[in-house]
Amino acid sequence: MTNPKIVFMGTPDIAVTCLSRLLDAGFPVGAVVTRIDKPQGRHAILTPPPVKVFAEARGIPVLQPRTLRDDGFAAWLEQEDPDLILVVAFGMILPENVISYPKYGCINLHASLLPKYRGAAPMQRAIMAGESETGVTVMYMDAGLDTGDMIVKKTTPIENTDTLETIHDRLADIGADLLVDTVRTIAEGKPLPRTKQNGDEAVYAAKIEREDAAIDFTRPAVELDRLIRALTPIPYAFFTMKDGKTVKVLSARPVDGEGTPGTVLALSQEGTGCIRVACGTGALDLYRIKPEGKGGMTAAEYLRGRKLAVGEAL
RNA sequence: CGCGGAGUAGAGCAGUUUGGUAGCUCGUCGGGCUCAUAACCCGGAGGUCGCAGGUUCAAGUCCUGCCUCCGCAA
Repeated sequence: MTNPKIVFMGTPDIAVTCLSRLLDAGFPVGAVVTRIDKPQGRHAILTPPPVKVFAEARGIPVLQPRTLRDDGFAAWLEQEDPDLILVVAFGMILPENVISYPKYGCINLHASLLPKYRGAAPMQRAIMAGESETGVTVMYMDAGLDTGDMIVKKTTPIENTDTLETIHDRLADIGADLLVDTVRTIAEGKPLPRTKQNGDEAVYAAKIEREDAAIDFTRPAVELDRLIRALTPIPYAFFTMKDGKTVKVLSARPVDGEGTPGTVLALSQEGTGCIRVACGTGALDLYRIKPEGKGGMTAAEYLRGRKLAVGEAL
């Protein structure tokens, strides 16, 4: 068994999980490529991507190219001379010369069951759509966006209590294992399966924009519940009160109920408390919310400071 | 220096405009009512009003600086 020379490309936490497990499995990574530090947060503080922080802590060289389409990167690639490039949530398009460079190709881990949910927000879109299951796909990269031939997939159910957070963590976990298995197969000199994607079944998972996160109470409660879970804990779904302030919904559940959408049907201050809001179909019980400018709080806490009345419109 | 909101009892808030005895709801403690209670009634404890200076007879409130939390934008 010969370990291939690996270059790892990735950016957020899920890439850290994969990189970490790869190292734990005994596969050395010669270099890590990630995106440049970008201004983050309220004061636009330059923040390094999680993968960079992790890789540096492990003593792995990190490259943060501004572009992959110049002679500089091509020269770096030849110098590094990888046999295999692993890509996990990298965030940059790989040009043709990079994809075709490594002997074992460029292998990508994608957080959906391809060909469904190609693109930037596969987990969020799968939860929002009410899918009963999702999963991860390990695939060979080609010139298209998540269109390459598939090597292996693994599914996991989406329960009606799952959020982006739980799905993300689960997919990171099984995805990392799947990726390590794939590398191990290569190291053992065994062939990998290769299945073409059926383009007719493709679904594109567009990036989440702010308006995607807005709660429209005229929609059915079950859809809003999915929306809320798909965007928890980042960036959270929100609605706008009459006074123009926004309120993020941290925890809610769809229930039966009928009334003018957006009005309060019932209030409770027992336990965590509850604000029941009428939707287009059914109602939504809000348990934890985060008013603009405030920290997260339970419905009971909110009601202590801000009196709401049954029948009141938000 | 990107724009903006906020810090007051264990929790959530009002009070700041116009400086003058620290308030509300919940919780908590004690008592009462009740077959009973998370309900109701009475009473109590709990606060250096984010920190530091300044103005003033007097600062939660006005002025200056700082810290922390949050929303938007990137």
